[in-house]
Amino acid sequence: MGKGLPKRSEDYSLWYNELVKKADLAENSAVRGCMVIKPYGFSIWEKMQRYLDDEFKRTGHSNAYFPLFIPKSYLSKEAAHVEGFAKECAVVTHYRLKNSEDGKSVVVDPDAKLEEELIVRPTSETVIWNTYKNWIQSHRDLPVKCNQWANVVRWEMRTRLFLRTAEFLWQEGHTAHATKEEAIEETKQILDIYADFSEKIMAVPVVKGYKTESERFAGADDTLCIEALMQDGKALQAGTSHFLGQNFAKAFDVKFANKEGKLDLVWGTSWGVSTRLMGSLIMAHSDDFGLVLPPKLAPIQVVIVPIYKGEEQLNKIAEKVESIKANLEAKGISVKFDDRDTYKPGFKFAEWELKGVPVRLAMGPRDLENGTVEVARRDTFEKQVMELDGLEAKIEGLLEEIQHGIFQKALDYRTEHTTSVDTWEEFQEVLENKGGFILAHWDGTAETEELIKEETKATIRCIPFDSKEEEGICVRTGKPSKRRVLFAKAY
RNA sequence: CGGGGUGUAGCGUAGCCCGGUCAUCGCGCCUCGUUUGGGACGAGGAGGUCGCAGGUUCGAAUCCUGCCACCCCGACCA
Repeated sequence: MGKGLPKRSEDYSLWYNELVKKADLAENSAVRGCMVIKPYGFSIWEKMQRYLDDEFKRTGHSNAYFPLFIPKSYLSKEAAHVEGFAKECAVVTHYRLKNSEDGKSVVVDPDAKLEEELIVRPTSETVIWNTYKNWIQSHRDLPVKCNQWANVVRWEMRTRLFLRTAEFLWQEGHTAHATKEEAIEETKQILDIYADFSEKIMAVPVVKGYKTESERFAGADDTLCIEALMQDGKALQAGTSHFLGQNFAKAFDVKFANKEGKLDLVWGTSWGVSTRLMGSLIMAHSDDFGLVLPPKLAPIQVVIVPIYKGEEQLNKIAEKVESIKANLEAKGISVKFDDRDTYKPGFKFAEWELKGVPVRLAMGPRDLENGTVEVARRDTFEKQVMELDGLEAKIEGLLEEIQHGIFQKALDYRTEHTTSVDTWEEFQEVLENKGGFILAHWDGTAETEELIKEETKATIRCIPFDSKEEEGICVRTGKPSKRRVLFAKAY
């Protein structure tokens, strides 16, 4: 067992890369920094999309689609925004190619230079607020609550499958409101949707909190986030929800007539999660044998492997399996009967484990005789022989148990790897040897934050919502502090 | 963009120092047969401009020069 995957404990990065490839999730594309998401990996992403999309609809949002290209002048309308994204933008300068002089290759036609360059969107606030300007005149037009599923491009120096790619898929929500309170409420509501999705569907526990000023989204007054802890002790930002204040309304002159007939600037929010969620899903649960999927996101929840000699025996098993499959499917469980004749059972077991299928049923001549089936769970490798009678209900229960079990395991890991420290020595020691989240006092200044980052590579992941007020002194400078913040090394 | 490293079949690699039966091995792939309760075995087979371009030489995967690509470590970031 475990053939073909490096040990997680020996080289986490290598393990992650190999796992992503071997579990058929994604691979590097020939295009620099970009990723090919393979059909199996994409089917997991599609399930994520479906859950989230339903939640956005439930809370009154509509899907729309805005252009891929942003005129350069739009981007520069909000000062902080352009500052934050300028360094990682792909730019379109020409609109035509032509054959080269020698006819051997194709070159950019210098005569086809664009008057104004187009930026491939790194995020869509600017095009969307430029559009909202036309949509919003009166308080009766508000709120506007749109979401789009799209790809964006951020020209990152170094990339990693799912975690950081030059192009990625995401959803970005953009809302406009009449009041500050309503916009803040929206920001929080979305963060709750993200957090619930992460914990209940992905089985990845998260810490909700505020970003510090220096970690905030470029153009936001406040950034809320969810932070997850990976099995190597590093943190991963899994989702963000921004309160934009009136910054984009100001930049794009989006005003509305309020109930008193006076013109007011609109309040905005934006929020997003990306294919990075796939990365957190993989890193939070998987082991040396491959992917471990929570049943709620597994494209295949139950795989059935026949064990047989000869066609006759296979037919007998197939007959039994057909009714098991039908009964499970009637309960909404997705089932795959792996009757490929070209691989042996042992190979199939290993392959489905690598792909993270939560439950495996194996049926052979012994079971045929006894009216039983062997049930194996992916998360704990526990095996038991079950009667076929009432199997569906037991499998259904088992899937729930697995969903809960892997969340609990991840939660226990996080609890164990969340350390409160009060001295600088302790801070460094924990960071170096144990990793994980560190709760420590901080004097609230960007300078200290930066200093700690330079010295240790740890950043403030967030100021947790549930961090209670408590007198203390900054772990680095000894200056007074009112609450602990969450530190970690991050992806 | 700085510092380091690597380019040999779909993947992983040996050979490079010391130029000449040297294109190696494993996985994978194809065919046939036997197998099938934890990644089967045997036999046979296909697959290569040795990253690209020059140079040195009777002769270059091997030596020299230039270029390109990728990986790792920094800076940047969801």
